[in-house]
Amino acid sequence: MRRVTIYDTMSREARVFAPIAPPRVGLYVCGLTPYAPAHVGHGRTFVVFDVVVRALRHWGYRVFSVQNVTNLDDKLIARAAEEDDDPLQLAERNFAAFRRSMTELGVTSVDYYPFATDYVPEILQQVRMLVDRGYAYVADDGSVYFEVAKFPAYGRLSGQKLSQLQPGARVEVDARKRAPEDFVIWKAAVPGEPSWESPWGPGRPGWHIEDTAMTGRLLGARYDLHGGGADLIFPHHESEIALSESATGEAPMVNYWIHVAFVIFQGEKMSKSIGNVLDLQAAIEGVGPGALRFYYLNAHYRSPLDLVPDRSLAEAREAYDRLAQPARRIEEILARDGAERSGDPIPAELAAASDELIDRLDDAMADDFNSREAIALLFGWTRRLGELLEGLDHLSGDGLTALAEPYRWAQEVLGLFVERAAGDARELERVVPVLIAARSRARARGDYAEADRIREELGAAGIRLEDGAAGTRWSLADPH
RNA sequence: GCCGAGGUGGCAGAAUGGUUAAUGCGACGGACUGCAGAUCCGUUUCCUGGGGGUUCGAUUCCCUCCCUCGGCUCCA
Repeated sequence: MRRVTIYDTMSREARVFAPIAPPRVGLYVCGLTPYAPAHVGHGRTFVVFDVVVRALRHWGYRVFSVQNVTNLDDKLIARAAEEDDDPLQLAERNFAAFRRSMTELGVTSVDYYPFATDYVPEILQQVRMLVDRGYAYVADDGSVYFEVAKFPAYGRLSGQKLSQLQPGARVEVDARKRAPEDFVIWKAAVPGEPSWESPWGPGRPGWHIEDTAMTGRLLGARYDLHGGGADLIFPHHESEIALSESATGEAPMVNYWIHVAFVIFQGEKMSKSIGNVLDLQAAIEGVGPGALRFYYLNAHYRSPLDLVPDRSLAEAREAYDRLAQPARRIEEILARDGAERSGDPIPAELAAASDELIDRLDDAMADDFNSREAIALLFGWTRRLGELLEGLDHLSGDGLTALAEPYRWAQEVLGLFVERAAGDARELERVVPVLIAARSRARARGDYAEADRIREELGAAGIRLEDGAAGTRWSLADPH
């Protein structure tokens, strides 16, 4: 199996990936709290993990990928109250929209999206365990808190020293706590809000324990990979470690921590609470899912990605279209004639170069998922094929397939060029050439008014014509 | 204050103890075209925050300073 290195936030270095029970790999990604529609920043994180899973599977690992949904929390309750709505239904709706966006973006690798409220028994069991073992205490109102002082390793993931934290820096200190760093794992019910019965009275789960209850159930006390946005390192992931390792007595909970850097927008992290957000679905519709996905993968996942308004996404679209150009033309021919079509062979050195390139692409990805490096290599291939482009029609099916291999690799591992497989142009393939032929006759006799009329009317119908040396080619005007 | 990640050309963004520091966008020039667009080709040799140090050689390693972003119990 290919040697893969992964940067681990805990050890702060890239380490060779060694799963607990290869070829199986367990991955848990902290997903969305769907109190509002997802934005472009969220999209980055989930596309990155999609590629992580695709790459590992490509190399033969059998990955079980879980991405949780915090479908009940303070913000959901507050937002639902504003809109006179039910928090669980609000979460359901926003999550459904999120799933549609993910599907469009080609995020297909997640095996299971567990909802927090479906794991209340597991959560209660873990709370009870923590209370019994003396790691957690019950406050007067029936809330249960984890006592951070009982877990000396607290702060290791983030490098924080408890003595240096500033209690109340952003969130007010809760008077029910014994120490400001303690955090709630079971919240006493407020009348009118969703709640469940518990040994400490009605209540609902705290944030951090949802994840540890789910991972304990789905992935076990110890598993391979855990990821999320970089803003989750502290306190969320720090607290997960404390809860899980205290409750199970097993450590480390996770062998590799993967954190994705932010999308920077208008000089700050894109964030719902700041309000500088670009709606995810709007971006998908505006620039196309393939181009957006390209934009995300065009930087290393650990580097902040600076989104320049009205520029970055348009630039990604240009670059993506150019990168995909040979792939589109090759696949068009293969789709039309089949891989068995006869024609000229490609030069032997080009076939060898295709194989070698794929090896280098795998190397780039195996180096801490360096998708930017892989894309640079793919551009080299596109440029190399540029001169061949007009003569593609003379090549054999075998030759064309060899030329397509690096793009097919990108389709599988990076999830790019997926729109190619859409194939909703079947009927058009019979009709459009007839119209093009009519236009060509008009051009041949110098009737440009008629030629332009046909081009314009097809354009209005979403079909773009381009005249070139090899004749007129057509495409869907917005081939996202 | 403390912790973390960063500062690379007009912009985005990789990499590396050593020949010209990727790749893309943009810009400019050319080919193609009835026009347009798209596409292709070429050019874009003065870009590694400041100051020290180690070294034959530093953008890379070390120290220090400055700046930006993020976290310090809402967060992808």
